[in-house]
Amino acid sequence: MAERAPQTSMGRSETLLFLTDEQLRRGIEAMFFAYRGFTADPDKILQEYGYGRAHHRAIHFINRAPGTTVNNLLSILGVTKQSLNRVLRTLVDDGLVESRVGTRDKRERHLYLTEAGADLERQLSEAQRNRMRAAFRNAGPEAVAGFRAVLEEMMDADMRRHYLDGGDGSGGGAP
Amino acid sequence: MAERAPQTSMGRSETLLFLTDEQLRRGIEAMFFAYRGFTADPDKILQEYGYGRAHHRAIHFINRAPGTTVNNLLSILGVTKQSLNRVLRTLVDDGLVESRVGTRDKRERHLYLTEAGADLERQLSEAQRNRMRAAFRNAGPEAVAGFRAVLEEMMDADMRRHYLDGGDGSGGGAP
DNA sequence: AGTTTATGTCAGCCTTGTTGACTTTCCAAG
DNA sequence: CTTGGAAAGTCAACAAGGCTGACATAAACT
Repeated sequence: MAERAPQTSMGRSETLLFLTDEQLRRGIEAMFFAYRGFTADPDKILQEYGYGRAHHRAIHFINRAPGTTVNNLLSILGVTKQSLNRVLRTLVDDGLVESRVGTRDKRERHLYLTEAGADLERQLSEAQRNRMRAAFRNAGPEAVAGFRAVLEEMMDADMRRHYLDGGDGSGGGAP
Repeated sequence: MAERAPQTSMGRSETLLFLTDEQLRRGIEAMFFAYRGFTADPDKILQEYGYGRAHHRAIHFINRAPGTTVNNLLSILGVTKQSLNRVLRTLVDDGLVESRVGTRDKRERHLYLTEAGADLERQLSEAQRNRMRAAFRNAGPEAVAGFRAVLEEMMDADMRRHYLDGGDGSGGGAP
């Protein structure tokens, strides 16, 4: 393959097979187009409720770690408290999220999905899972491992932390 | 909660190794966190120029296919012409993009980066390539293939078209 | 008692998306 | 040649969701 030496923006020390600028550009565009597909289905559902992606993100991470605090959510989402608060307020007002004052530390608010909130969460995540399941299945298990490996490398280091300690719902040792 | 068997939202016909809801959730969060990392470096550069991601996207695809028309760009970016036009106007006013009236069809405007525009493009894509190169290298060539395979499956079908016919700069067969 | 921390809130600004209405240019079919 | 419609541009208005800054309150820490 590749008559004419493939261009890389580094020296010729790179493994020539996959680090050409052209390959990297393909990766960049893959991220762009795939992320659009990734958010398309939930976006449609959210629109019916008058919500946006910001609401989805909050709902997702509250569901993942019930009882999480506002501050913790803030550090995961990487937005200002004013931004998050606006979203959170509408979710609480609409009865999708419950905000309980902490028992150990009464300054903290612990966030939980209500039944209605959990319903919406299921609807959203199911749509998103359906697309991802199809993509995973069509690409195969080895591709999935590679997908995850590359994405993990692409994260900022401090976000990798949030990503890695998922799994159990111990979102801050709620009492 | 739920120390029962691993849940999948489909039947038990799935290959249990990688299509559990938990695995899918990890994939979803990987996309979220990785996309943030993916855009973080260009965002910093853009801020210095008073531009946003919309400008980056326009610059990227004009660079990829010099001479592309506004309409073509519209279908790639998936926004309204009013939205794109606002961005394009600032780029033209600032001398980063040149808009040439079409010769064959004078209604069309063909878009090109100026020297200054190409400079900014290089700066932006270099930052983004650096991160992707590091991720690709750390993950290894097989992971890269998997990454691309999954992302391609995740795109909407009509976007896959735009993704696949990249490479040559024949953005509409300009004369 | 004084400071720090966690949260909430008000006000205002920016980018980037949206819809709707209208104009100009100009190709192409009748 | 006339006219229908496509491509592009423009103006106006609006919304989501980022941001900053300032300020309030309660609770915890020192």
